[in-house]
Amino acid sequence: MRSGPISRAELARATGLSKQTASEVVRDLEANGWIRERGQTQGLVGRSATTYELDAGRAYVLGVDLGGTKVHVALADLSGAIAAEEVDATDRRGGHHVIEQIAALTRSAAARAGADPRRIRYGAMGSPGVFQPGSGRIIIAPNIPDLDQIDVVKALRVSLGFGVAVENDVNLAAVGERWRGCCREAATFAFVALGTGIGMGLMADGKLIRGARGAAGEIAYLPLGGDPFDSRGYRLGTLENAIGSVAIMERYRGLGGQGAEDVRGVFDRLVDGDAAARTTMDEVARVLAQALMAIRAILDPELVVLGGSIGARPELVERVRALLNGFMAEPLRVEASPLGGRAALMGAVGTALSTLYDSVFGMTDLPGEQARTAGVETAA
Amino acid sequence: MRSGPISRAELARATGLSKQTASEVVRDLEANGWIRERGQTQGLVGRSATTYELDAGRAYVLGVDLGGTKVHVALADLSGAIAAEEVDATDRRGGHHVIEQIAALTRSAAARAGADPRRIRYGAMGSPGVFQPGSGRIIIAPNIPDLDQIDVVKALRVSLGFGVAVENDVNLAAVGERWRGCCREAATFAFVALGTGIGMGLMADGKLIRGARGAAGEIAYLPLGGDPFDSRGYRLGTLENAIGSVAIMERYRGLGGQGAEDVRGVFDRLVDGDAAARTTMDEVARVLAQALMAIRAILDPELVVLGGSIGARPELVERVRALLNGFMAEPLRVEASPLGGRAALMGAVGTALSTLYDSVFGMTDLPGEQARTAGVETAA
DNA sequence: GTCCTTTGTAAAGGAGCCTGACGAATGTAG
DNA sequence: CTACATTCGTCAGGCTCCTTTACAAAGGAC
Repeated sequence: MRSGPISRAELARATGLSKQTASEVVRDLEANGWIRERGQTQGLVGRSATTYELDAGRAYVLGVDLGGTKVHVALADLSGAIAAEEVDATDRRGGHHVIEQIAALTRSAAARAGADPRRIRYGAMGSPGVFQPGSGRIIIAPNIPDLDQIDVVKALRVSLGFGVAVENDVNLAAVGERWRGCCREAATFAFVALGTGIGMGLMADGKLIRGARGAAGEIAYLPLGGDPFDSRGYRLGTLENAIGSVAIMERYRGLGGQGAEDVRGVFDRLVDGDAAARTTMDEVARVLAQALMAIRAILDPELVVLGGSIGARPELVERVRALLNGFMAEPLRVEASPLGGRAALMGAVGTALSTLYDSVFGMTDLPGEQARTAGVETAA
Repeated sequence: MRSGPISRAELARATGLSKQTASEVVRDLEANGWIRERGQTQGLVGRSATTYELDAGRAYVLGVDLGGTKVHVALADLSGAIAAEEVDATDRRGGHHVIEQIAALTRSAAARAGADPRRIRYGAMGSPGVFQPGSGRIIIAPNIPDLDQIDVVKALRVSLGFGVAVENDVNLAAVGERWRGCCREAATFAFVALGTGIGMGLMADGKLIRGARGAAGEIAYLPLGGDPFDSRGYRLGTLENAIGSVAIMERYRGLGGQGAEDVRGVFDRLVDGDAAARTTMDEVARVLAQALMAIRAILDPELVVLGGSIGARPELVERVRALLNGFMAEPLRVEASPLGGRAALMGAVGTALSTLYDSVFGMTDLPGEQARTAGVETAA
């Protein structure tokens, strides 16, 4: 969908509705304040047309990315432009304290954007762990105490005053990449996050795949990179045991590597030409490439986006690409996440905006490109 | 959707339409001959109702399962009951000869069912290989010469006089299992076919997953059971090289096994207590279990159905179940395909019927259970 | 026999869309 | 500068699909 000034007649042509109906729609939207007159067309043959534009400040949506260490909040206006962002360290007391923290950050973002908080209509929140739509709880959410004890959806609705959809953060990252990342043209793709943990968000034919119990994309459990029948290893996941951040450090130290405190450090040593770092990354890439081969064999995605603090590193992406290109007849397209750590946040905003659009315009398409430029510098 | 006699008022309640509208729908359908009066309700309080039933013989649909060695054709009436089936060895001349063969089998099935061939409204055909919707061609279709040279959809339409949807046979098998097999309650599941080749049909949230290029479910390429970076092995697929029928025989012979001509023979020897046969199947099950673990990690299906001449064997299913139950906290449900070799055929019939229902009733649900009893004994 | 329930039809109307006609406003050709 | 072609937006009317309300007909329950 394109945005920007549009006339009644143009709208009719774009939507396929009759001129008459389009005109009624415009009248209606204007009466409700969703759009307003912008100007006139000029220079073309025929009568000049009155153009309309979205009243971007008429409504806002909230996106939340709740992590074990940080809470990230973004407010976007009706046009999809980010009006304000806030970050904070996640409240360690967990549970309701985190809910209250999100509410406070939202108020602060609204103030910074100069937006009436009552104009925020919908929200979406990404969180690690598996979300149970039935109970509204997030189960297996690590690092945040008591979050699995409360109905998060209900609590957020009470604290914020509007509905908030909850979704796995990696799934939202996939949504984000499709909205404003590198998957705008792709209907079927996978977002593989490699950071502290390993996860994947899947989109097939433009829809998120959640699986029967909401555990689709839990590729930590892929039987690759180790003995899948080792029941101790299975608890964390065979793949995670092989290329999770802990495993990477073990590999590095096992190869005699020194001078790196964490995975970021290993990447730093890689630049210095450290042999252990190189071998470590070669090994990790080799296992990761196998994971992508498995994803491809099962799902046939148009591309796979690598994200997360480790996955998005070009040193790793290059290695994986080289391995896959080496012998596949039609190599799998692999990209580093352009949105990086903001993918889930963008996905949350996009999801909330999509809900808003659906309720206002009766459509689900999101506005594209143009909205992307403004307002991001407001970010905390 | 239930079928069987239904009154106007009942229809209104079932569909949520108003009594008035339901009445109009009934009037319309009766005028067009799709339904007819059946009788009256009795014994209940209130005025007795006139009931209606489908005129099952008003229209038929065709299902085709085209394999490298056999062509299977089934005719079903409007109620979904199989009216006639035909089988034949696939015409080895391939191409248009196969199309003509399908047309001949269809005529013969119609004659056997006592149905006017002009009443066949839609068809669906399953075939190995990847179907390209754009060109109507089936590419990489093994064992049938020249089939990738012709527009199969067009040719079938000309020969048969009605439209035929073409789909990968394993995908249709998944549809079949959902319609009349063991996945009627499952919205997200996988059908894994293990026979001459290896393939998988995927359903997520009740919809087939085809992938970006129609190659979803090509699990022959799963990087399991061998070195995935061996480019020779990759051509056929790493997994297929490990547990395809050829690989199974190699394993058996490599273990000193004797007296089995084919995989069926190995299963026979298993019953006799042959140690090589047992080890072979243990190994195959071990690799297959890993494949299911990968499928589970990526898709989180409600269950996995094992089909194909090898996959549906209880000796194998039991072994796989035992391996998965051994250490998984929440074991994956694994079932042997109850439809067996007829899964794809049933899926084809179901798909065609679904199209017919859509066009007649403006709905996509298929009739359930009750239709299953009648007419199958007419099968060839 | 009366009452209550249920079926099915009739009448009227609304929501959402469309078509066709037409006046108003504009650029362009002569 | 004028006549014309083009485009915008509205008006009037109508179609389709569905709903609500009212009511007559047909049955069981007491």
